[in-house]
Amino acid sequence: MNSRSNVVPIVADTCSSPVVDAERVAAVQRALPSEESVQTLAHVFGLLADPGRLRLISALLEGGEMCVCDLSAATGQSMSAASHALRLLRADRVVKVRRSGRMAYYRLADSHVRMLFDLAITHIGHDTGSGGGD
Amino acid sequence: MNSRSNVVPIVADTCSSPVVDAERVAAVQRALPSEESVQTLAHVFGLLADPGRLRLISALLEGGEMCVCDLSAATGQSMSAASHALRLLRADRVVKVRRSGRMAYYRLADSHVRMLFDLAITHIGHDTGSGGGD
DNA sequence: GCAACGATTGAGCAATTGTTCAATCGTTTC
DNA sequence: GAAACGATTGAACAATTGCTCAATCGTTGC
Repeated sequence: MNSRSNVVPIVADTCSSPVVDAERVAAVQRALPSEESVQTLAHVFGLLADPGRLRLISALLEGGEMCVCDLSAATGQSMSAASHALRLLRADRVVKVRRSGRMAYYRLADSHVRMLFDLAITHIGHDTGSGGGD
Repeated sequence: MNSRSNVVPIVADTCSSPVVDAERVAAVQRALPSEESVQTLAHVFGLLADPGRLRLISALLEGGEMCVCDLSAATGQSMSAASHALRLLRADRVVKVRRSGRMAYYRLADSHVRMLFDLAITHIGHDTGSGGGD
């Protein structure tokens, strides 16, 4: 079982033997989310992967509903940057907008973001713990 | 950075009136997480913002403990790509590694990632236009 | 010791992302 | 109607990111 000239697997740089535990690999592959789900998940997490957007979300968690001008002031970014960021968040239904005259009032769309936010804080909160798990 | 102007206010493009609701802006600013926390949070979410790493995590959620070779096969990426990705996840304690001979067995470090994963799936699960507000 | 193997790493490149600048839109006020 | 204002948008640039390729490390088997 050491001849590498036999079969070329999916990727070019795998080890010579395709897998160590073929059954588990197959089982895991079946259990993986669909490609579309993975893409969407990555996209959602990517929205939260920016300090500016994170501050906007945190501000809305605290402030409830705020206009772009106040949000930009509270989060320390230009109105243009805030508007760009809010546009991305709005496209994925993380925030909702209510227009009144020439103002635009933003607020969080659902509570999932709050839980994600809190859960992630819990994760990084374990940072000071000793890592000697096993 | 840009050295085009010498006097730089907090932001360059704010609206003429600094804020609409100064009290709320100040309150929100006080409630914002620290700069360090925001940076760390963004970094953690950034780890989950990549399909390849998401598949690795999903595989470990299902497979429990797997070697790099099997992980690369199960997630459809090269061993090099998987190793690079696992390195990032390891640096932030998302996964742990156990070495045995020339093999490296990876597993999830804690359960926060599982909850983040599940919560995000719940979020995108609401994607199919439930009757949103206004 | 030498070769094979699983795994890691660094350099380089392609693709993506975030910010700024400037122009523009819709609304309000005069 | 024109100007001011809050907000949005697009283009361009800088910075970051993820992957591939190639070299290398540590371990195992001969």
